[in-house]
Amino acid sequence: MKHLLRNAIDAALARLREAGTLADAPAVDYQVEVPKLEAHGDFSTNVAMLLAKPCRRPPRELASALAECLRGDALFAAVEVAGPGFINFVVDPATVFGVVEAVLAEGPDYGRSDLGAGRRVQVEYVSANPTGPLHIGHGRGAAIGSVIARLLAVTGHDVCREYYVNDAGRQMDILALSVCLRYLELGGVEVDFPAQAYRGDYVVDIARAWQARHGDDWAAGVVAPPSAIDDDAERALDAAIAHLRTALGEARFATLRDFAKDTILEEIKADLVDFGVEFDVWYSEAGLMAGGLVDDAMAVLERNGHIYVEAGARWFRSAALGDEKNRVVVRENGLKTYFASDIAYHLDKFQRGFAEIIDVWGADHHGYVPRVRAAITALGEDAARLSVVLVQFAALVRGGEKVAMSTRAGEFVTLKQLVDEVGVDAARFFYVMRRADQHLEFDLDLATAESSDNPVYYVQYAHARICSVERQLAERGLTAPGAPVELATVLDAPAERRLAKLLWHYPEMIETAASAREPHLVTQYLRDLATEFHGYYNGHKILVDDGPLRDARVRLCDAVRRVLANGLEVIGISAPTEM
RNA sequence: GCCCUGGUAGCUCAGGGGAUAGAGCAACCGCCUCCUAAGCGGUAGGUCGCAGGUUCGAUUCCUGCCCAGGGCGCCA
Repeated sequence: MKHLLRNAIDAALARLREAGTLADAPAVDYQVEVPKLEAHGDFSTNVAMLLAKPCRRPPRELASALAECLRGDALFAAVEVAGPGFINFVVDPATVFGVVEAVLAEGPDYGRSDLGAGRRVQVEYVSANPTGPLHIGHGRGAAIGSVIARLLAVTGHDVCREYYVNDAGRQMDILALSVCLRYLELGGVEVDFPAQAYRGDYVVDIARAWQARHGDDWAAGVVAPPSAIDDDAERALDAAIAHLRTALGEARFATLRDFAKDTILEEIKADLVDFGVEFDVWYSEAGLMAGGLVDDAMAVLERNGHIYVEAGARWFRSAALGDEKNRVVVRENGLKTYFASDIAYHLDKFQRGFAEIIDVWGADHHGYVPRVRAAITALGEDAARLSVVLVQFAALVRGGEKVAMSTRAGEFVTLKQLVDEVGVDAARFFYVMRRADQHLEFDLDLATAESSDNPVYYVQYAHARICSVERQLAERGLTAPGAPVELATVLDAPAERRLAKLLWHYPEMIETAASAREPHLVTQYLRDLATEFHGYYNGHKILVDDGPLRDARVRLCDAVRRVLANGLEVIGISAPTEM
């Protein structure tokens, strides 16, 4: 609709330029928007006010000239000049209600577009470390990443959904240590479990599974690490790991570690599937390193002159490319940092040929963005093709108080627990309801109780209500609409007009949400549409005796139902036919 | 200390150079003889953190300050 208006306005401007009325009018970036007040028409534009200065003429005078020119267009029922120089448009009813037929004809495709033109886009999200189950914080990234991917798919992008598995590094050793100690405990060995190791019950479960598979004698003769090896907790952890490595031998240690990692990863995958979140690629950091890609990436940086040695470590000169300071990529002890892996990972993303790369990260990683961009630039790639969506934490509230979370301490509410209690629909809607970069207060009491406060029911109920009306229509044998009704001739209620206008707005909303990566726009739109429908439903009987009016209203409602269903589909929520 | 985000109704949050700043919840008053009351209508609630600046116009952009959260590792 806005495109139609823009075309009309541009044409009017061109005519006035030719006619000499606006000979000196420059091109301006004017707005076409929906006014807050219904009295101001269906749409308005500020073009005249923007032209006033360069043309050195009063905005209202320019607006009048433009309005006069636009009145000839059949698109409009009225064109008025108002306020300081707004031009307000009332769109012709036949055009407004024409959207209903378009929605019904396109069905599930209404709102889809070829905006992406088949461009390959990668969305990487969740990417939680495989050291424990997904918790409620990961859930938000999962929901937001998933909806961004869906939005991109619906707008014609070729989307690749990817999970980066951090299955290398010290954290995996800590996991192995944790499981091993629990295993020894199960065998009756006295163990001093380090405070910094993973304390969650799931670690004991993994130890039990290992015991079931390998019996009690798998670690026969292995003594638990002595307690208080080191005053420093982190160093003590490393000492304990070293102790077990030696006692078990590297091969046995690695087997246990991989078992723990695989067990957790399988659980993560299952939880995500249950949450309606799927991935095309599970990308292993260990595989990345084993494949030599990290060495390759470092070599490229070296060749491009971005690496120097200081205090025995190798540094990437990121400060020269917009970062706060230079960063270590290879430590003094010869081990590569996590950042080195990530540089290689991003190089690989670019080499796989994605036109756009979207990283969905926790907001605590915001300081990480400049160094990754610096690395991409240093590798000779275009950092503008990377966009990072930062997802703020979901602060948990239970009983009016914030709940502290720590993976290592095992104090968290898992995503699985949440989904089991409130269901996929409510959880997804809740997560996506607010801007990603805004804090989200997740009230567990509210979310775990299926209360009517939960907005997802509100939207789903609108869909179910229309389905119910359509069922009754069939039961009464009224399904056959005679000749097609010209909707504009029978629909004249303001609410009907508002509904049709909202339907017009849907495709634009989807495109905006997709290109701005703002899933919350979809939930917001759906609430608006549901509100408008519920109001309409209460004020107007749909299955009236008047045949043509009934047919028209049913068609309008069916179009609303279609758009609700399409929108719910985008955020991965069911559209129930009855509730 | 430096760097990000944010500060909008009692609470949770949208919006964001334009005309009278919105929603949900909470409060109060109404609406089922009627297609699902998981619904609807109404009332009340605001110096858009503070102070300057830019502009025809600032809640929106800029600067400073105050407050809150986060980030500043040869961790991942």
